[in-house]
Amino acid sequence: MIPNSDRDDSYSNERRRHLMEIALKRFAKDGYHPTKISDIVGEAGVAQGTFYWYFKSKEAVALEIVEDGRNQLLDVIAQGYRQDSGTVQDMVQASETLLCRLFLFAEANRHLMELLLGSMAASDTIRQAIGETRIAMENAFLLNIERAIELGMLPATIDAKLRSAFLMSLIEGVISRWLFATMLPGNGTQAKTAQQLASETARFEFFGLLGI
Amino acid sequence: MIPNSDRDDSYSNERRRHLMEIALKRFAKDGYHPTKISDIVGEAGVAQGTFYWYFKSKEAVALEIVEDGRNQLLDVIAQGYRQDSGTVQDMVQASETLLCRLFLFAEANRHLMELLLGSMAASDTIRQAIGETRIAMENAFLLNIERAIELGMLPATIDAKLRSAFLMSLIEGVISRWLFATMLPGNGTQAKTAQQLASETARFEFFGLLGI
Amino acid sequence: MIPNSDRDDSYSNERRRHLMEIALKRFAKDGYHPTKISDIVGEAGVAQGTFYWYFKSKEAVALEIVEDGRNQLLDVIAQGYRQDSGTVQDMVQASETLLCRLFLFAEANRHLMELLLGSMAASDTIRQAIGETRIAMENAFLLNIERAIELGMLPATIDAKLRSAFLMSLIEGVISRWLFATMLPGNGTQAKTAQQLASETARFEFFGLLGI
Amino acid sequence: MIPNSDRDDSYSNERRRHLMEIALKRFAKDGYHPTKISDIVGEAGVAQGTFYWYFKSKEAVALEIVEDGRNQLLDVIAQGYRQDSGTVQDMVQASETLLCRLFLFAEANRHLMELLLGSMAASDTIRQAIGETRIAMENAFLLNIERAIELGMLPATIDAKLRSAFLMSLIEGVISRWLFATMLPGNGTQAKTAQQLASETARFEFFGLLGI
DNA sequence: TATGAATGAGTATTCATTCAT
DNA sequence: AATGAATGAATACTCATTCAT
Repeated sequence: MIPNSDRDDSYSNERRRHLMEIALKRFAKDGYHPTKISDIVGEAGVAQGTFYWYFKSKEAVALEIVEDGRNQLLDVIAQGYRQDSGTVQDMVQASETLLCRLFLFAEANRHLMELLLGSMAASDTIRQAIGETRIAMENAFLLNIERAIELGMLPATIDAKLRSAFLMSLIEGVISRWLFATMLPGNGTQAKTAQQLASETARFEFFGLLGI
Repeated sequence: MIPNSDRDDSYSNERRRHLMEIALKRFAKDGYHPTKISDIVGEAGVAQGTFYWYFKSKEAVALEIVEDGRNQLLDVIAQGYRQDSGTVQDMVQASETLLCRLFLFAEANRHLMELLLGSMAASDTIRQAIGETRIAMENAFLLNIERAIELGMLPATIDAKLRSAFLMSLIEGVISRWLFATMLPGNGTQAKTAQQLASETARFEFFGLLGI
Repeated sequence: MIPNSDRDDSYSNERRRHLMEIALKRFAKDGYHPTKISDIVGEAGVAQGTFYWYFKSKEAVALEIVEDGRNQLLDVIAQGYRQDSGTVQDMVQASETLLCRLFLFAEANRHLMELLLGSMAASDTIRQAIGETRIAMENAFLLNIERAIELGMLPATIDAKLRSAFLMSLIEGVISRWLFATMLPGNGTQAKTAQQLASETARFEFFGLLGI
Repeated sequence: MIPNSDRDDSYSNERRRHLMEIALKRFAKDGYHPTKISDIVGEAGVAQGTFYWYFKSKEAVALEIVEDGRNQLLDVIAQGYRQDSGTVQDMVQASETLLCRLFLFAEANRHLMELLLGSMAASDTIRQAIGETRIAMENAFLLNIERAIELGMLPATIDAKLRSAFLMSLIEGVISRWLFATMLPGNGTQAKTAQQLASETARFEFFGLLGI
């Protein structure tokens, strides 16, 4: 009963992936509860029962989507900083590079980011999975900051944890405003490129409003 | 026949307010859809029908809650900045004061903030009302920044709109992390007072990571 | 507590009658079930509870309305025929007179007739009360026909009961078409006067399609 | 995958038809509003949700029932009269035949007739659908009468529209009395056969009370 | 693998009726 | 007599999930 040919398998995987994509889009756009299984299978052009061949339940897809997303995101961040001392200018440049990579990923995965940043009011399990993803990101930034302090590139007087929270707040806010226009139309991020945003955000990150 | 005013009136209003409070709490904690009218009236100790004596529908309470909240929030911000030039130190101090007022309000209105910042996936109407509230806040900050630029207190080279987006992001992120531990446990804001947070946030706002 | 002055009493009766009139109108127009007590009191400009001071229940008003109507209708018919032999012409004339009186009454009591002829799907009790009213009418006609046969004015070969059923069918149909245009618009009764209708109906009654 | 047609298809259709039949019966007996979906599915022995697999809503079944009924009824009438002149006797005979067919249909479709003639107080949409059905019937009779006048078989002096209204009234009344004993028990139609009723009704139709 | 018919628990809302004042 | 707040049973409809083919 278990298919063993490549053909069947990849066909199967395709369908699975297709359903997940649609589910992701709907969850992001309409929210978890308002999205009906019938919407998903309707858009996919398959029967209701088919959904349950690929996924255990509605919650299960949501969970899988979030966990997939987490891995992708952490991959993007994992390539980060890796700066070995250097000038302040180098540090700002490194941060800008990371932010740019992050923004590009977000741009290419709008729905995923909408899901992760919009904290859709689903079940506790899902909420938790989303929370963990954000914590993981924040931790990545925390490590970077701590390393920078060790290297003497950032003043030792600052609270690294709090600063990483500031950073994540900044990033989450910028991405939300940039990509989900419906949420906050007419804000200052809309027409920018990922590179521009990264540059400005990095500048603010290091120098604040008064910065150069 | 007409109630001698304060007595009857306040009794009726009390019930209404009570139901709204409970609804707010549940919406914030569990989300809009998962919250059942039966939960609300159950906690309030009244009959199902009573809810509908006071409110047209579930959506109607949610909307009223959000709109009430918007007014309160904007009141808090409206008392803002009012700086008439002065030194940089004065400006930072003014910002710190505003942030502190905002954080204190958030602390006293956790559920409301959770509702407003958590973008619960409710109906479009509600989503929009929440969005408008956040836009209104961001605009208030934008005006402050523009004024500061006019007064020569902030460099004219910066993009005011973008900076107000940075600011709101910062504030939203900080409040979320500070008050909704469930969302992001163990972050750098948790054990602080409103005053401490305001001070650190203002410092970051103006000087960035490298700041004094 | 029981009022004893005429003033109060008549005031009270007026309100009662007012509520009944409104209820009759709504029952006739919208049906029993779709009519809400709140509609009735709303139109009357009194509080919800007031309705229950005057009537035991929704069904009770409906019942009272129907029974009131029955008495009025039977009064109209009771003055009927009273023909003491005479020519065929006399008999037709007498029938025409009765029909005219009936149609005039119906015209002045549209809502009541709509209620009685439309067999609104209410409770069994109400349905029965309406049925009894129609039976009472049909019996009145039966008596007339039987008397006419006894007097030799109608052929003894006919089935009196069946003929009274024909008669009532005719009358009910004519009144419905004449007064409740919404039900069957554009029929042949619409622009006629009670007198014209009575004349034509009587002619058909006695002579059929082939009649003079 | 596609059902080899007749089997599966008819199974599905059977259930649908079964639910419709039950709904028709209950609507006719108890009225539209008093009939609960739970009554229908209860009698059918299926789950509540099953009803909604086959029908969009309660109103939708009612509408479909009425429209189905209209088509059947008009089919019965459509085979009507088709008299090509002939004697008066022929004309009476033709009418009798049509009436007999109509009465037989009514006898075999009591519930449908009860629904159509009892103007159940449902939604406006349904009321209208029922009204249209009755208008369509009346129009069919109108055409017959007009043709008869053209052929010189009926006096040109009579008002054809009014006469078709008389006819429909007669027919509606007779059917109601004959089949819905609960409505008007003990009337003159009860123990007759369709043929007898048709014969007597046709006689009255053409000759009136005084007729042969 | 895939279908789609069937399920039934769950939910917002309505409305006749009651009752303290 | 009159009010209007409060009740709670009742009901149409939804939707995630199951299951026989």
